Amino acid sequence: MQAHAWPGNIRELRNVVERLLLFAEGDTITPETVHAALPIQSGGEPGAAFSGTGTLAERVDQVERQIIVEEIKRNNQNVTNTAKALGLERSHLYKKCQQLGIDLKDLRNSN
Amino acid sequence: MQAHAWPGNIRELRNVVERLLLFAEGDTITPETVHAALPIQSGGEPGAAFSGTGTLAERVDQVERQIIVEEIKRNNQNVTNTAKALGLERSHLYKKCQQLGIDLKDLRNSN
DNA sequence: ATTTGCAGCTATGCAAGTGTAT
DNA sequence: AATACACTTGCATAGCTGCAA
Repeated sequence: MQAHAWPGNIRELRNVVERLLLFAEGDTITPETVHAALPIQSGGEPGAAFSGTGTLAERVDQVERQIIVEEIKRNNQNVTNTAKALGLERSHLYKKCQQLGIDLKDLRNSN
Repeated sequence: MQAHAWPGNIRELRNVVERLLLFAEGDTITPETVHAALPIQSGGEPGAAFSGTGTLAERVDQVERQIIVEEIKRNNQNVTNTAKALGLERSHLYKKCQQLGIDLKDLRNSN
């Protein structure tokens, strides 16, 4: 699982682990079991429509992700200004990016 | 302030209190000061699009509010099922409604 | 000189879970 | 069976500081 690029946050990780327990039929968890429990690994930007599915936390996280990415772009990848614009601590913005799977380097390269 | 129907949550309350300190010119805070620091007291549902303004927390709260209200309606005001659909504890859904200013009675009357 | 990326700390807000009266 | 809420507890979160690059 550590080899898997983790796109989500703690709550989604918890969901995966819980699914892991359901998928696991014996008392051993193989890499295949892990793979089966992982979410759509399509990755990429989920676009705008965050339909009516998933838990509240998942949906809210999606929106939060979009807002942050949008604001980072609006601020020309300047994290310091983005944090001010969003009204949170810079250090905390970094943590949120990690939790939500926002890669600042990717954002710079893709622009 | 206790007389004012509080539409927001703790973070927004904090914002108001901070504005309170800015508005207050002397060392006393009058009811008028409070009134000046309160946000748009138009109340009612803020509608959908209020995109790029406010802190991250405020924007996320708005979205969360909409998702919850939407889901409550989809579940015919059944709180128990709504909580299941959103993947959280029923008791917690009640708390979120209070925090976000969602009035379950209003939702029943307006449908 | 400013921004970056992150580590470490503390306080408290949040979510789960339980209980209870209606 | 659903509602509305009070209460407790563990954990995650947000703010803050510091620091090396």
